[in-house]
Amino acid sequence: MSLDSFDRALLDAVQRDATTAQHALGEQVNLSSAAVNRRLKKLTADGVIRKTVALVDPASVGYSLTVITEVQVENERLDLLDAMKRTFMACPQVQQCYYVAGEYDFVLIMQVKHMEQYTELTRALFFESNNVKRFNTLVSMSNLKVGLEVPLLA
Amino acid sequence: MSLDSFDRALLDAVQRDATTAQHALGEQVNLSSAAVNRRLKKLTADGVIRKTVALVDPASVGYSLTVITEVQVENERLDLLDAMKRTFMACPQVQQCYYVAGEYDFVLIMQVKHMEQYTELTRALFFESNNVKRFNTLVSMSNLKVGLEVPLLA
DNA sequence: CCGATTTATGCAATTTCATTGCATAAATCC
DNA sequence: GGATTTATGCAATGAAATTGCATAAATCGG
Repeated sequence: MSLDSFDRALLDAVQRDATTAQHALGEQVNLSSAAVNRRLKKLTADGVIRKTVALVDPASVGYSLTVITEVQVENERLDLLDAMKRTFMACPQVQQCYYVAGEYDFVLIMQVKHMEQYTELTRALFFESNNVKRFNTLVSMSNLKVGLEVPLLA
Repeated sequence: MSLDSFDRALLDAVQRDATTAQHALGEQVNLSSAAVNRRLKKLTADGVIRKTVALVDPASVGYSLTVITEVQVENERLDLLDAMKRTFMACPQVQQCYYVAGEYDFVLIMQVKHMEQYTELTRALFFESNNVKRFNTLVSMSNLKVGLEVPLLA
């Protein structure tokens, strides 16, 4: 599963725009459309391309608030942590969830309709958990950069 | 630019998997492939679909460390803030950047190859800025959930 | 370093998919 | 409630993805 410069160039192209036709990608990287097709297929089969998705503008569908929440747990017992992970991951408003080292244990990136919905969710996710010592809420005033692109040229 | 339940169902489908053929989407939501095509085109033109991208697995391309950094600024002068925003946004390893209210001013989600690269970047992004009062680093031990999906059914 | 094997490539044919004209149905607007 | 706008399905068209095949490049073993 080693990637050459063709693969990297293709990955960089499709992670920016996956709608580009394969023959056009081929021109960019100097490959035939058949080669592009086979490489992309292999990259997908190998899991280098996790998935191809449409990015929906949250505000356009009523989700105009982004909140980042740091969560500190009470007890680090594995089964308790696992239960929390599952709860967080099952919540659709939790867009991203990181288990981190340091003072806090989890960082959540949440998409909510409005502050009221966030307040509700804190109840369900944090207060009703019996293992949250405290949490800290960072309200985003501006989502300056939002994406999942990985540096491939640098 | 109002969205009906067809639109929402389509958005939900393509934000999970944008490779699904339009006739297949049509079956899921009970529309012809032509209708699906026209709706998706309109959703894209209207900016509801921001873009369609391939999600690249960071670890597969050597980016195995995710770090979340909270940054507190020294001075909130607009021109200084703007300069910082530009610096952050221009850095490819800064995958996401949020301008937040509260104790800290920025939250960055960074993808780096290893801790050493992060250390380098802190120098360039924070120490060499003359407007960072302090920053706090949260190292991700596990990226439990990573995505940009917006709740559309809930 | 060279021949043998594996792997990747381009071309062209095929197939699948996206796209559009058109007539009809649904929804919206006086 | 009729007129206009808008969305739909069907079917034809066009474009794109996919695959067989022969060739070229790369890799491997001695």
